[in-house]
Amino acid sequence: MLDPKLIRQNPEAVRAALKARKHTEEYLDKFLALDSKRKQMITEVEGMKAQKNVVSDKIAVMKRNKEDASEVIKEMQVLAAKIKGLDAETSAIDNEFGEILLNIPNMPDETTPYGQSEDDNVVVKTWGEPKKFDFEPKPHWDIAKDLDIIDLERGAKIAGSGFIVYKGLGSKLERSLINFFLDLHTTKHGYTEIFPPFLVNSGAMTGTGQLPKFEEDMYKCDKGDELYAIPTAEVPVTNLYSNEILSVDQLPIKHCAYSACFRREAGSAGKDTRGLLRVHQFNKVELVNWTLPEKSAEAHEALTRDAEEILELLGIPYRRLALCTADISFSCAKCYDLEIYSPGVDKWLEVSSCSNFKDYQARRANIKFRRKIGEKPEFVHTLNGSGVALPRLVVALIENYQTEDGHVVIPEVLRPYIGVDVI
RNA sequence: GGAAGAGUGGCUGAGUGGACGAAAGCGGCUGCCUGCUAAGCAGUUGUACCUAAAUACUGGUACCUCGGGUUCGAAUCCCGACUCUUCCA
Repeated sequence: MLDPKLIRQNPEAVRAALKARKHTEEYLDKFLALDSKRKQMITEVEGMKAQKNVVSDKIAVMKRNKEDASEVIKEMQVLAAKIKGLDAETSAIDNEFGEILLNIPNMPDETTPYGQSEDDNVVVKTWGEPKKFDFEPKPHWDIAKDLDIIDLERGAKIAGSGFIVYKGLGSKLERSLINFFLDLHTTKHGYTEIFPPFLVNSGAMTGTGQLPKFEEDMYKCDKGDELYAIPTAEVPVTNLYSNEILSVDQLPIKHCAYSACFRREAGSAGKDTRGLLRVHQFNKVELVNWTLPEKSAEAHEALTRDAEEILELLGIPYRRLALCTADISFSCAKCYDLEIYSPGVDKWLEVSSCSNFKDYQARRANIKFRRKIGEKPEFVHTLNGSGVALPRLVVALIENYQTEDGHVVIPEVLRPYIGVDVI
């Protein structure tokens, strides 16, 4: 969430940020309307509580001295009742206040390009050339079906459309990619690996910003468990340190984690859904950083490079987009998307989103650090990025490395993992 | 799945209705002292919010796992949840 002090002191900056995001200003207005009322009520009820505490102490003294306190107690009964009523009102308002804050998105970073829609995202870098074929490249669903490595029909039969069955070397390709990613990040990039739970509670979902706004997008077990299937390992991993005060020499913390990711993709029906392009369950390796505030911009570049290196080692052409104000996600201040080119479907496909959340998630999840003993704790900055998401990478891999006779050549770096040169 | 017990500050651990934001010890911090130094002495030691102050200085509220309740008053009593331990299945 945003710092309430910032909203109070500079509501117009927040309004401008909301406009730049094409986001409703409704909650800002609600905040401004409620803020002074909330303070006034807290002041009032706390004053009454102070009085109650003073008199209660007096009663204790009188009792000790064996004096008759019944008059005072009678008075206090009235006051206590009053406090109870006011307290209920105040905490209702305080809850509403908290809800409002949870519904105000992060402020875009000043380096985030201004834009009206995803069309205004800026390509800031390209690597490699889209591959030229001397035959007509096929889409991955045809190649994969002929090689019998992906079974879309049976996935749909046992779960539903958008649930993929990998088979044989298709299945091993998934494992190989996951291991390759984790090995690279843990040995070369300095990340510590986490294997998190794939179900989390609503507190964790709120901490990273999926709740309350995006409940529709998530699978939920609501038969008394109140657990959500994670849409990304960002959720369990970022929340590992919720409600903690870290010491400064722990920072930066860098974790990577494999997880399956579950997304209902509500509202995305019919858009790029063929084959592996948009699925409900997929594998991903996620990178998460916790840094000092002054180091997060630098860490954002480094983290993005860590993801890009995967694509370079696999020899897949990509481009880096700086997402514009209208396209960055709710909790995020600055975001790069990595897109890879896939010749069979002739599209640029997003395989990674690398985001700097600054202190927005840290406020929600209450993750702090202390520079020095005795100093006031400050919020850390959190960042994450996919390093990388598998389905579209597999699309690009199959389509980029296809041969005329319908096989797929395995990139050098993967061969030790998968054990074959060609599928 | 059933039974019993437990959950207190950075840690260990006392406290079973009023002098408790919480003993004591350890640890941390700050001073002082000192040739016997991983020593001694003294002081200090959480978080959030409201208020005040325009980052330090005020006064206050809340927090003893969490949420309710009883009471003028709750770490302490009652109810519910969660977690952990042990025993049984």
